[in-house]
Amino acid sequence: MQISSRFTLAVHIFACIDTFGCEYKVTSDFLAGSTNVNPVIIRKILGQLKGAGLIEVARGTGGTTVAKSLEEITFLDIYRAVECVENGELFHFHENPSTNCPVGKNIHRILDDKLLRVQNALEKELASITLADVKKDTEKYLGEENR
Amino acid sequence: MQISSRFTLAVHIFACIDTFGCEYKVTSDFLAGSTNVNPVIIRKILGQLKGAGLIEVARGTGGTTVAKSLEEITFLDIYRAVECVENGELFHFHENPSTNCPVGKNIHRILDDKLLRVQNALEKELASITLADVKKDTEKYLGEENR
DNA sequence: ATAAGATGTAACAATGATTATTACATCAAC
DNA sequence: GTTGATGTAATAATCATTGTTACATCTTAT
Repeated sequence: MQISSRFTLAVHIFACIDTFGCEYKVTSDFLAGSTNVNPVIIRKILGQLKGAGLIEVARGTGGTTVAKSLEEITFLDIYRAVECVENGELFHFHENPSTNCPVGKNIHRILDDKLLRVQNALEKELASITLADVKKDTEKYLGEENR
Repeated sequence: MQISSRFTLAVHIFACIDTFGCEYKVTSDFLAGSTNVNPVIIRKILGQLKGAGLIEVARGTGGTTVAKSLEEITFLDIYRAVECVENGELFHFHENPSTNCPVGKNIHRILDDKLLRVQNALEKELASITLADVKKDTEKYLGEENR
């Protein structure tokens, strides 16, 4: 199973806030238009990002702003905020290996550290990418269009 | 979404073949017992592993054997064999970002290389672990039980 | 040859996560 | 108080996962 599109959606949302935040009020309807995703889905993701302290959402008046500097927000922060994997565990382990079988009884002890190594590698790379990187490339590609 | 339990099941299957293959005939029913998973599911995974050239399954007579040396089979081989992610892509990108929005129009160009970096980090770590590592720990933990 | 035991696979159902959608209560500012 | 927005509940559609039954097919042993 793939990682939920909530992740790419969240990054897309940040790119919009950064690009359009000065000029326009970035509402869930605006973001729904840019992403082509239902506004309620957007609001749910905004709620998760807000809960993680990454953005601020204005009640009543509307609009969204980034809560930290872009260098401080990593892909790992976003990944965790939007709950891409259950329980924080990347691998879904088969639930009830037999306790009667020597292998089944020990399979968790055999495998868990290896699965964790893989998960850590993923998370380490996620942590190495920040929204400042996204901003840089956004400006680069949007800039190219205006020539 | 988590990575399908087909992956941990497949590794469990290999551990069983290696541990019990000399003494018993390792059938899908045997593996179903050890994993506590339906034999048809097991047979489907066996088919995928066989298709990837990692195991051999005896028709008619029954039983499964490993097709290569354990050092040659990495977690990445298994991960790919059991099709944990669609299309080989770890991240599910939202399908139709707006082409009218400058950000929406460029979001793939902005993000794709970064997502690929993360995916590569995951796959590199998967490639660094082999079934020989699993065998070593299996023997270690099963050995401890007989004391 | 045929019976036994196994694999390969189709068909179908149950479950659960994802995503879309409607509806509405609530909030802040004019 | 009207307006435009957020927060959230409720419901449905879709899809992948996993379980299950059933059966054709294959190999070996009798």
